[in-house]
Amino acid sequence: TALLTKLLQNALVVEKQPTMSSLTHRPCILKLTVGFTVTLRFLVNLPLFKCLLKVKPVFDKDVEEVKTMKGFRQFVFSENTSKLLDVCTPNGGLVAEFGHLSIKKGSKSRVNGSNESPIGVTEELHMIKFVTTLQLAGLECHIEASSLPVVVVCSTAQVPSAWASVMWYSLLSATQPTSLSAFVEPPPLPWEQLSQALSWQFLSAGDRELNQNQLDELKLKVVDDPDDLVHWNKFAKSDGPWIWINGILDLIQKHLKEIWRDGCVMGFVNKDKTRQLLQSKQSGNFLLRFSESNREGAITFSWVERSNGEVNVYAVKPYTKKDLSAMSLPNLIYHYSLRAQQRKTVNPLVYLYPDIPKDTAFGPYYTKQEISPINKDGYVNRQLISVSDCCTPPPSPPGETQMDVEDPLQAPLSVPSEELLQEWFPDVLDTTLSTSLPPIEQMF
Amino acid sequence: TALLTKLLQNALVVEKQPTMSSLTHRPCILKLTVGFTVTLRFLVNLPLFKCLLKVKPVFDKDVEEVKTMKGFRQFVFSENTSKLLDVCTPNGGLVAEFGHLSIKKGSKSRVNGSNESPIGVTEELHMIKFVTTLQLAGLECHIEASSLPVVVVCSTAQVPSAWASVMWYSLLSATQPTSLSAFVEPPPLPWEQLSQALSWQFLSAGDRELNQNQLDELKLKVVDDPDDLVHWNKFAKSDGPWIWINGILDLIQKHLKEIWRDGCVMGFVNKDKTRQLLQSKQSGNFLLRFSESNREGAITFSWVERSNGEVNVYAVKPYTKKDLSAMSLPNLIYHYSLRAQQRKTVNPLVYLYPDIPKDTAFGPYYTKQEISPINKDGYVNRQLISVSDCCTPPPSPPGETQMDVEDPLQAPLSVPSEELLQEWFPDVLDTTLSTSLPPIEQMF
DNA sequence: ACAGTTTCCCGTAAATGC
DNA sequence: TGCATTTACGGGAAACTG
Repeated sequence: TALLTKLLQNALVVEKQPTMSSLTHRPCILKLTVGFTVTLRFLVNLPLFKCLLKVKPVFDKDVEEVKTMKGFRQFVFSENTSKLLDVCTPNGGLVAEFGHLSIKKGSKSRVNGSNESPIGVTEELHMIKFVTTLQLAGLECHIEASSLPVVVVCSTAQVPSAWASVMWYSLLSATQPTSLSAFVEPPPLPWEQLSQALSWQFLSAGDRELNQNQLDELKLKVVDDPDDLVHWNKFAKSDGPWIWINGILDLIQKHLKEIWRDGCVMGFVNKDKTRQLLQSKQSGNFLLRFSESNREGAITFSWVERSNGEVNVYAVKPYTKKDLSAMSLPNLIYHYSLRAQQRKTVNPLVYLYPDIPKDTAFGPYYTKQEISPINKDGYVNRQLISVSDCCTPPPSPPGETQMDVEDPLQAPLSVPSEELLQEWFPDVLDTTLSTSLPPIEQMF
Repeated sequence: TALLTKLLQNALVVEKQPTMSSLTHRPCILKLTVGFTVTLRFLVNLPLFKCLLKVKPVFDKDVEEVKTMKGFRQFVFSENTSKLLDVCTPNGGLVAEFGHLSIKKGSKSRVNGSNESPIGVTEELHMIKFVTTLQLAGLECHIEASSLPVVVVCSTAQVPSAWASVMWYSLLSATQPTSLSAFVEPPPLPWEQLSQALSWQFLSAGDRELNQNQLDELKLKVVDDPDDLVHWNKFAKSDGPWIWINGILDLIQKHLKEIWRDGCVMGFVNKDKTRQLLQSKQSGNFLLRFSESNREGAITFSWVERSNGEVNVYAVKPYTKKDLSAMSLPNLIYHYSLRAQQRKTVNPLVYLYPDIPKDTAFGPYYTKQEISPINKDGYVNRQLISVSDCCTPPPSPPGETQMDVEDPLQAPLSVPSEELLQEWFPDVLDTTLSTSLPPIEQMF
């Protein structure tokens, strides 16, 4: 029966832990007072146990840090109704679903009074345990199951940082024993390992991982160490790359899901490489890249213009979440206009790099808008378009509107290697070569 | 001393009752669990009383309806700390400020169980009383002060309805005794009286009342009674005009404050009158009017175009709050473009009716944007503009894009009277005649 | 099924604490 | 004073409840 006891002790597992709104609160991040759900599965599937076990969730049970770490916050489950319990069979397994769980600040709130904590609140790792006692044949057996570590936040503004902690912890624990105090002295991670996880983030946010070129580019922003190690404080702190990456993930999830998924967004390309790539192509080639400076996530397009021997590469002021909530990027590209003299306009975006007609690449995403100039109510239809003023042709008129701005994209040119060109965007190329695309819809 | 007692009984008044966020929760509307502040003033300003009186707020004290009206909801102040008290002198008067008040559902929540109430929750009128006892020379004197009726809501979506109730009640009580059960059988209001109140709403939301033309137009939407009486149910229910008016008030407050204040928005003009007005003017005249169909508040511009003998009046699809949050209406007017063949564009908006050059009227509100085509970061600047496709010149090409849509604005023409023209917009006319306006800023 | 009503909760802004 | 953390609450949407 000692064996049985042991078996039973490992029989209860936390199946999953989606928060109620799993899109924004990614799993393992709990917001104070906001409801979440946990499902438990009892691995020993004997009908015998049905409705026999009372399971109780306990927050931070036996967690050392709660008692010893200065400033460690304390939480408890909100409702004593948290004694929801019993094991029943919906279909097949013995499971218990804890709905409407939520936590609040504990009575003491913080260990040892004030918060002279060695770590930030989003680095504090907590844990939920589910306990039950099985009485069987005069034998009393205590069974516990614990969740992966969770981070508790009080505002959605803390979610990005919290998410970094969860990710870092899980990577650490894959290769070494890692405690809930991991962030008191957080070990570094090899880029090889971190980059994998970052790529998964893009898979999760936008259904597509990062390709090798994107990873290489990202590495330049993240790795600052001869041994390719990434240090937590450099990575996740307010001026580190994570906040920037997270902004881009957000942008993808909310506004670029389709075109990211289908590989239309090169995204991580620096200005030099952008120029290299575009300069080798005919006028009108453009590509999409994320802003390198904007911390909240922004995307721009760069395009090349050739006229009488001159080659210029431009980039529009990046579009943020707010901009894109007024119009989608494909529509925006479709309608983008440069305005020259006499209010004559032209769209400089012709080919998605490399040489893919833009309507071939973006046609599937254009939003069908009202087609007729006047709609049924008698109102004149309208659409938003993004417009820039021409600066090159004609040669700048005198005056302050055409100052000696230093445009990084207009620095000295160089010829890109053919290999470099082939490396980029193989799949978009594939699309062009192998697929016959649906006809482009007439927009107006 | 009986006189003194009487005097003291009337000595306590509720000074004002701003909610903590008075912009959205207009006074007299309380949202459950959301904090608000009430200031009490003690009219008998004797230093004698300083810090001698304990004042206690009580919700719905002595309100009959709480006991008798089926479905009437019950509320209590959230914190027992609501015994905040004392009278002190900040400067001059004896006042007590109750900060951080908030209410929650009472224990019984609803009178007589279920909610078979004869009135909607936003028609339920409640009241806050402040009570204190003064012991003076062996004499015990009970003093009370009560607020104006308040409506309790649980969601901001109920605020517009609640506001209608508050307004209606206050108008009713100006001319007749009105109880908290007023909405069980709400008396009608004379248009004369209601219109006054509506005009004040516009004053409050946008610093400018309605003029006679606007009131006349509004009357057509609101009054449906030979005696010019307005009936509550027709006015305030979901398909009544109040919701529509409230949407417009919201639009003004959030997006049109300046131009409404300065009289640039004619606003309430029907399509026929719009056509009459514009047809008498030169090509390029336009005016701003609110959508008559959109319930959430929307604004459009109508303009006149003359070409070879033909006169056409058009109106763009109305702009909603969401549209205007992407760009302001003055900027939108400045940049609005009709796109003809060859991507050549023209702005059909030239004169704000009557014949005021648009930059004279709207120049002060244009947002100065980045002027140079390329800004300091090297990015090409851009702006959003609203664009429509030309439909008149040239004569419609064959095909479905130019169907026989029935445009109410293109119905048979008639000549407007000169008087009609003079009536409208006297102040804008004045402006043109009497003021030398600031120079128009160059936008790009 | 449905409408009136309430709850939920993100995301931003403001307040608070140290 | 500045930064880290928490609270407040509008607004949209889902959930409730008879």
